[in-house]
Amino acid sequence: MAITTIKYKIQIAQRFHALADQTRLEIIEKLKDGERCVCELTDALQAGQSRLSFHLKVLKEAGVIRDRPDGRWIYYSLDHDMIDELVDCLEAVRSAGKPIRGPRC
Amino acid sequence: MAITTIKYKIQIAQRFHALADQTRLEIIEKLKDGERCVCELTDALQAGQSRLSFHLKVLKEAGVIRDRPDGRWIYYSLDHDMIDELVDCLEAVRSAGKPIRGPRC
DNA sequence: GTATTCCATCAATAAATCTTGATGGATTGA
DNA sequence: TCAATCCATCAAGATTTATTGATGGAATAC
Repeated sequence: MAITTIKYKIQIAQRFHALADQTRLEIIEKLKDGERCVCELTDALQAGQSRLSFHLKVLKEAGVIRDRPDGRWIYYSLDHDMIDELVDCLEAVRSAGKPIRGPRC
Repeated sequence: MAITTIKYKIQIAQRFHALADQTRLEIIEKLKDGERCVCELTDALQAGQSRLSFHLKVLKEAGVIRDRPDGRWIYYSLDHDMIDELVDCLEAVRSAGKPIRGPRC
C-alpha cells in the first residue's frame, strides 16, 4: 500500500507540497468548478499575475493541474486522477495493517 | 465541502506541508505499524537525533502525530482522525459540484 | 552520588521557497 | 503595421525550511 511501499516518496512529497500553500489551495478551490484562465484567477484571487503564474507552475509540475492553451489564453483545470491518487495514499495510512491496496504509492 | 468553504486554509496548508517531505513520509511509514520512540526511528531511518526531533515537531504541530511520554522515552503515533480529515478535503475536491459534505474544511 | 541514555532545543549555516517588478514572446484586434 | 492583451520567465530580495553539531534537562542504572 501507500507510504509503506513508497517507491516515489519524492513525487508524493512534491504533490503534497503543491497543496501546502494557501494561495494554491485557493487556486484549487476556483478550479473545482471548472477550468479557468490566468486572468480570471488574478481577478478572483486579487493576486499579481507573476505570482499566480508561479503557483500555477508549482501545481502543474506536481501534476495537480493541467493547462490547455487556447489562442492568447491558457486555461487551467484540475487533474482529478491525481487527486484520487493522493486520497489513496492517505487512505492507505488510515487503514494501516490492512492488505496491500495498489501500486500507486 | 472542503476547500471551497475553507475557513482554515492556513491549517490545511500546514497539514499538507507536514506531509510534503520525504523524511516525514518515512516517519509516517514507520508509525503506520504502531507507536515508536525517537531512538527507534533514528535507527530505522538512519537519521540524526536532532533532525528527527525537528521533523517530529513539524508533524506534531500539524496534528498529524501525537506523543506519549513514558519515562525516559517519548512514543509517537499517528493521529488517524487527522488523516481522515485530509482525506475528506481531497475527496471534496474530487467530488466537485456535489453537495456540501461537512464543516471540516 | 555519578554515569548513561533519551530527547528537546539552540545557534549557525545552507538551501529552498515566495513575492515583486520588469521584460518579452505570442496572439488578437484595429 | 501598430497597439493592446495574456501570459511565462527572469532577477533580486525577503522569508521560510532543513541540516548539523553542541548543550542541557529529565529519567534510569549503577
